[in-house]
Amino acid sequence: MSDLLERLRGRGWRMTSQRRVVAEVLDGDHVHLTADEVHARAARRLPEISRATVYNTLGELVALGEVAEVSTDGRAKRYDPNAHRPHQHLVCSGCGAIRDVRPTGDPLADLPAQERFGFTVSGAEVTYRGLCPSCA
Amino acid sequence: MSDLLERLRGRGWRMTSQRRVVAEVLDGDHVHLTADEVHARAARRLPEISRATVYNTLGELVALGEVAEVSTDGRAKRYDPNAHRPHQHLVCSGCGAIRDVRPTGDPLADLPAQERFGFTVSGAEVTYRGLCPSCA
DNA sequence: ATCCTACAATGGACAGAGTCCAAGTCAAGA
DNA sequence: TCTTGACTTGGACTCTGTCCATTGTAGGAT
Ligand SMILES: [Mn+2]
Ligand SMILES: [Mn+2]
Ligand SMILES: [Zn+2]
Ligand SMILES: [Zn+2]
Repeated sequence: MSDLLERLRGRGWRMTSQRRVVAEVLDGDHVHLTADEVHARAARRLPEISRATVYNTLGELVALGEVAEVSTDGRAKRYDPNAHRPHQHLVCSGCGAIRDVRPTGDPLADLPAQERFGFTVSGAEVTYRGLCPSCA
Repeated sequence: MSDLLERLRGRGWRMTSQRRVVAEVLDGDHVHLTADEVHARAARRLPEISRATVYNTLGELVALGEVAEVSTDGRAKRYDPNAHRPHQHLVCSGCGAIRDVRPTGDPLADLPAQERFGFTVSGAEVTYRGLCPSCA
């Protein structure tokens, strides 16, 4: 993820230890942490980091398109570092586990013009629901 | 919507003025009100109705399958009386307007087995994003 | 028509998620 | 090294939703 840090520096980001640990925490596949989970993990490396800074940094990463916001339930938003390859989510109704999935085909193709009500439709998010192997 | 009230009475629901106005407020097509919007409209007819009762009643209607919960943003949940005919949602990124849409095809068909990670997949919610005619 | 009581409504305290702000700190260019 | 505007901080605040002890009432029983 140091390529991410490089890109951000290039965009004029002032590099701070707080931003570094937040970016480090948000690394890996199938990572979908809440802001408070990010804060807890960041605080293991940098105990005095504040909640406000985590929220600020996540918001900036989202605005820059480096991280995607995901809300699969009515609870806290989750932050997804896998923002460059578009994908959808498969959520376990039992335990809440989230996997990245790549459906075939384009969901937009399934929305005919007369179902668009004059909207300019630009994207679609799909949440698949089911039970994971442990919960089934 | 008096058919709804009939159905509920048949299920042993005790009929109160509060439940009646909540059910009345939740009538129509493309209706996706937040709990507080439901409360505000219900209070126009029954000024002393409490927020807690609105939340209780909405929760019961959802449990009975008469109303669907929809969360299209990270904000308040919305309550959708159109729960009997399955449908998806088209949301304006500008003003938040929500329309019911019926895409062709089954989204589940687009999720191949090797993308299911052993989950038992039972459903899919699709949120289409775009700009409505006024916002475009 | 009245009584009874289990179920429902109420309002206020509480909790979770997120935003805002004034004051203090510091990264990095001069 | 100095300077300064960007960044961080903690706490207050908002919004959404839940919980609970108390009070009220729908509807069956008499
Ligand atoms: Mn993801
Ligand atoms: Mn709907
Ligand atoms: Zn599970
Ligand atoms: Zn609009």
